Amino acid sequence: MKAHEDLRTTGLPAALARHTCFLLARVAQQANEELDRVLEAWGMKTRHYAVLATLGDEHPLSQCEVGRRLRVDRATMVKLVDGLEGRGLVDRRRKPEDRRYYDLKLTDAGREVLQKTRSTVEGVDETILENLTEEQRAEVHDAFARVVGRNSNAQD
Amino acid sequence: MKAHEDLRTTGLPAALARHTCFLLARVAQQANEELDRVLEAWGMKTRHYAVLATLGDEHPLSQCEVGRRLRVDRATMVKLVDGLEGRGLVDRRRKPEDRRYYDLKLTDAGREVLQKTRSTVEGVDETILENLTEEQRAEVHDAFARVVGRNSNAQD
DNA sequence: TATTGTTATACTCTATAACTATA
DNA sequence: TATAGTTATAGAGTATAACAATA
Repeated sequence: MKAHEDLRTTGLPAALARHTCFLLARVAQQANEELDRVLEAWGMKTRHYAVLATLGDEHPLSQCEVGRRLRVDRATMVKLVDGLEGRGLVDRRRKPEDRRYYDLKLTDAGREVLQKTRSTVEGVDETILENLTEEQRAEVHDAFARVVGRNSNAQD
Repeated sequence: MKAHEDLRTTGLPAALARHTCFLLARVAQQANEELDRVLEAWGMKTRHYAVLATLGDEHPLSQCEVGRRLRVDRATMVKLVDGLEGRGLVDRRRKPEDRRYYDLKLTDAGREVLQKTRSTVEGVDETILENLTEEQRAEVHDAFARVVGRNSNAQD
């Protein structure tokens, strides 16, 4: 019996559950674990999905650019994209006008995987929000989006 | 200029911000960083505070017991408590009836640090919730508490 | 000079397993 | 035997710095 199994069956102490930040951290942790679990069937982890989704939004993006949006540094991005390219999900070629950069794009396979996994990820979202009404969900989502946005000044 | 600084100035891609789980993860990450920052003045990190708060709730607790509540394994707990004991914040002595266990308690200093840092942590909570009304805050808090509770079956 | 991408390295956190002491 | 705590070790994940290629 692994210690790890024991750990995930325990609730948060009341003194911490009172703090929104700790409660939130625990929810996020649980969601991330569930995400890793459902993405395992696709040979991916949470952060691989994040890259695919980012590229699904904005088409040719450099490795650094994706890293900045995802708060992942350059060195880490190399191996991350290595994995996605190796599975044929991302097309990685030099930008013709400036050969220092890559033009990262989703391949057809990458776009397909993104579409198919998206609904699974939405299922994880659903487990987080299941106790809220549609209106409340929108309010929460909006409030958190503003918190994230407040710490962003790269919107120009 | 450190790469790290660049990373924290960037917003989440829209495709990810649409997913509650990714939005939540980013908010939790920002909150955790801010927490580490404010606790640095006390020579602590987020997880030290978590231990103090747990002991503040329930008085004599074994190391393993704290670890289970916090999802931290035994080996990691050793060094965590080493640090808190070294700073005189936690009293660590063997349980008389069963000397395998510790009876971990807050010292007076530990209780004082907990009280003084609690308001700082509540300040971090406030930044997360600032866009919500009192009623909405309660709803969100309750909804997330239920998500965390759902994954707990160690309540007996 | 400045930036992307790469590599190698180090550091942090955590997981695992073997040990001891107690029961 | 079973569990708490300890230690040592190994494994992720990530940060740092040096480097090459390009501008």
